[in-house]
Amino acid sequence: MPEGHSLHRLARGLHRTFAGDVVASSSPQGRFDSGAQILTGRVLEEAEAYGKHLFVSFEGGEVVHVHLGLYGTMQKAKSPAPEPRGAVRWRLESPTWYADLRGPTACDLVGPLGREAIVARLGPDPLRADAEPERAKARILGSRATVGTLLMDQAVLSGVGNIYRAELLYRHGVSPFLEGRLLRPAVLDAMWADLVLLMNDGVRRGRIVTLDPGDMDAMAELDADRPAADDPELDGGEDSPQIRRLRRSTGVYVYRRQGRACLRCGVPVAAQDVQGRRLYWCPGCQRLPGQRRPRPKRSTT
DNA sequence: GAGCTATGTAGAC
DNA sequence: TCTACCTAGCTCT
Repeated sequence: MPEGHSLHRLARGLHRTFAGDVVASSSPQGRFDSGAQILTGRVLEEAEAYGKHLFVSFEGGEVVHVHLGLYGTMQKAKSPAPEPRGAVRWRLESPTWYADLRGPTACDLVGPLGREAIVARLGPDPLRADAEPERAKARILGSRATVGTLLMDQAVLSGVGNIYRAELLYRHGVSPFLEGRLLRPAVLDAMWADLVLLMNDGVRRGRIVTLDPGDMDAMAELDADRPAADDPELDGGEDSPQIRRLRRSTGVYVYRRQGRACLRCGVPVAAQDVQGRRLYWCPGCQRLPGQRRPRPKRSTT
């Protein structure tokens, strides 16, 4: 599930597990053979994320750049590693752990200069302590592009994907079709601060939850007709009322909720393809200046 | 079990 | 603008 929070969680896990260890590296699928072979026998020094990009550094200055794309995964487990299952692009092994990378958009040996070049293309990452939010804010407030487009532009802001975009705009009552230059600076400040909190929460949970705690009950009621999802994160714990509510809820306000009533105003959530990606928003809560409020969805009860 | 969809980007044309 | 990547969760049968 690769928005920025997934990559930061992955990087932290890899760093905790492998940093300081001599590793074996291979490409069972064959597509990363030349790069993977060079790394065998070296110490893995660091794994870090920048936006949706993962960088794994090794002694001797080698750096592997990974981008998971839409459905790439990297999973680790205790050694010994079994026979590779599926198309494993890159396998890392230490004496105690192994990790398999499958289906990435990118997995290349890039070196420190390559890493710098990739990072130079990216806007500030809300999950990094060294982020410079003013850079992103200046780009947004000076642009005629819509905020819906700007938030997804990794050169403006890195790590935000389709879910955080939809949810952030909803939480701040901003239409995705508003031009960046028309956004109030105070609203943008609040959006950045919120994004930092939401994405850090995503790293902690391993899952995106944007519902305020006070909205959990109401959303669970709205979703009473939905089947309870299996959520491994919630398994094994006590089945408290809060856990039951979370298990039933999607944890979000608008993402993939098209046609369902908005929690706050009752207007059906809308969806539209914009630049090849599905955009979700509430036409009631997220109106452009001067736009009329649409009718709420009629209750069926 | 089959089929559909998706949290994304790079590269070919 | 289209396609590759070729996973994994969800829905339908």
